[in-house]
Amino acid sequence: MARLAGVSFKTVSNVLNDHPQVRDTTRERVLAAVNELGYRRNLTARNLRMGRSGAISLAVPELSQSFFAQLADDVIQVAAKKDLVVLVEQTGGDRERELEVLRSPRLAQTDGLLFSPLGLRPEDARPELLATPTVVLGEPLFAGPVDHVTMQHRAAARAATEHLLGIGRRRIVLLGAHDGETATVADLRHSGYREALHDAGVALDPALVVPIDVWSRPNGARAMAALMDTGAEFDAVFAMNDDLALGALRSLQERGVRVPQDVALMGFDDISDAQFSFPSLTTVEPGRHEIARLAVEYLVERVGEADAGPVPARTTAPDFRLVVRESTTR
Amino acid sequence: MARLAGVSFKTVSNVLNDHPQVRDTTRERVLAAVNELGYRRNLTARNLRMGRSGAISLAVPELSQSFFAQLADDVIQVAAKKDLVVLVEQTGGDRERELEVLRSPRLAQTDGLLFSPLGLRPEDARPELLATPTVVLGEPLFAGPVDHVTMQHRAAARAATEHLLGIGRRRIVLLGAHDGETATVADLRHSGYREALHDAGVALDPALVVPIDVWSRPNGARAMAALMDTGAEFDAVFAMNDDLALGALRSLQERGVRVPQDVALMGFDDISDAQFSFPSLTTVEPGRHEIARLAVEYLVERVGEADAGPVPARTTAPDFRLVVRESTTR
DNA sequence: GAATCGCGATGCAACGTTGTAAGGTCGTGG
DNA sequence: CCACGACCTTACAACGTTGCATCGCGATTC
Repeated sequence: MARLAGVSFKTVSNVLNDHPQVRDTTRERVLAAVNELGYRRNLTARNLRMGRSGAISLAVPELSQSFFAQLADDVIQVAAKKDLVVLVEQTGGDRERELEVLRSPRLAQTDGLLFSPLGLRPEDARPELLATPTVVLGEPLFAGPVDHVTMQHRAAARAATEHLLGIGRRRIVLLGAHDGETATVADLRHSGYREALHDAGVALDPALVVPIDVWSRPNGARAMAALMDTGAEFDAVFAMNDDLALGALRSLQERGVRVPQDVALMGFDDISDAQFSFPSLTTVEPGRHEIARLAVEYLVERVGEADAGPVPARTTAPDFRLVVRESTTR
Repeated sequence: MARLAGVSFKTVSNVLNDHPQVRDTTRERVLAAVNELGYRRNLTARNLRMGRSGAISLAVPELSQSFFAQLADDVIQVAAKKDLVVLVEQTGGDRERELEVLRSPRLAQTDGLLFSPLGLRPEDARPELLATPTVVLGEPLFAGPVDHVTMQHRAAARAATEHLLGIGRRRIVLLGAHDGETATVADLRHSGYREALHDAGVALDPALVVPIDVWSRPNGARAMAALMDTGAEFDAVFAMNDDLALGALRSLQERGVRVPQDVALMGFDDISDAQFSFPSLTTVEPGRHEIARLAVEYLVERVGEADAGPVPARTTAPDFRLVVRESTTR
């Protein structure tokens, strides 16, 4: 401790916290001593005293999926602007591990949680699990006193399907359905697809609705190949996310199917790779930046709740945007 | 505090830390009370007392770059196995922000730093910046008492170039050179390229060495397009990383250049996208898993240094592996 | 010249935990 | 019946910081 400045350690604390009650000469003397000794105050002790850590947790399925990597990128940047630091956990989209994250005492180390669950079911939303301020991303899960920053899943999927219908396609494959789910991302996007077909008076062919559990590139490629093996006829593919779409693109090209001439292709998420595939991928930009911004903002408010009084639970879904590229034109 | 179990809070602490000196009946009573009240011990106070936080920092340029996202994925998984949690910072590859990360008092909040610098120069490796245990990833920077887990940049680039020479290509573009650097990633990979050409008796054409500052997909696409505009003749491209390669692939395809028939293409890093481009991308797998594993291991040892005595500075570069795919065969 | 004022610095207590050492209780053996 | 030891449990101090209350001292005022 720098009492070579000839002051008490409390005065050092005062200087470092910019308390006004410090004479300028003293301040300088202290700062000099601090520099000399390379003194750094102990943040852990500070956190203990203050009851805040200045860190938030972000729990995502996995960073290897571009969408979550880019979401994490956004979140970290927004948080940095608010002088928050981000602790990243990976759940693998597995229900057990998602519950474990919620239960984990490590959560207590941070001020709040940005949570992007995949496997969790509504009945898991037990309030005692939410001891920490939490904002849920993407999934419209939980009913309790939790903020949600989600996407316009249904409306966007509907717009996507309408776009394919609008360029004259009628036999549109849906890639990535999840059977037997309600009000999940997969279910909502599926509804949007169904609605668009219905409104256009196009019959829904169940053979074109392809269930895929995990929305990864290899799974997209496999499912697309398998569908072609069945001899199914189709002139467009709407994939539940870009990874599926890019996997499917690969399988289509392997078999000499021309995109978009023979089959138009459309994804969801607007990951950066979508710009550089050949053909580039038409997709839905779900408002990722805005989601990250709002999520951090909500969480900060909720963390401050103890001081500022209760905050009502909010649910927001930013505007999406259809990004039309080569895979549905040209 | 759960003294409805009728014991002192210290006994609760003993129970939670699995101290043997607790009667079974007491243990049960305490655990029951803990469950009842949903008591969670305060990790911040624990950290303060123990002098460890159980968290490490990972500083990378940006998660939007697939390689770093996948590295972060690996690091988080390895760390989780050791009950460590990972705080992710982004520097943008910017020297100023990299220095800031090193100086940041937030670092003190974690036990150590895994650092993947891009902009830092050797002269920045001032020891006073390394107050925290640090392991450097990728870049062979720093001379001081710091562990390095890097890549066999030169040998791998050489092997890559030899592979292209081996399939009969002679006019090989190098995408991503950095002028005027020494002993950086770019410089080392460049050397490997030069050596392979030299050993094969192939003259190096400076017109085929394309400098690109930031190794991103758009930059790869742009540079490739620009090179073709000059009318340069070439039959292969070795890109310094997969992002550049995939950007270049897009530009090649836009102009109807056939890969690999007209131009063979090769990247570096083996990001997962490389498997699903069409044609799939031949690349170098630099031992990413092993890098993550070793880095965390080294850091843990160095964090424990205070207890276990000094650890010498180590530098390791795991084995790489050439992954031959369609972009250089078929 | 004495009382008051106010700025600047300091001391104390507390945040919630853990290691150490001391304390308490029970059973056993002399 | 007492003493001793084994086994549990508890009290105390400390980790390094910050908020609150206090204190000292020079300046201002009557």
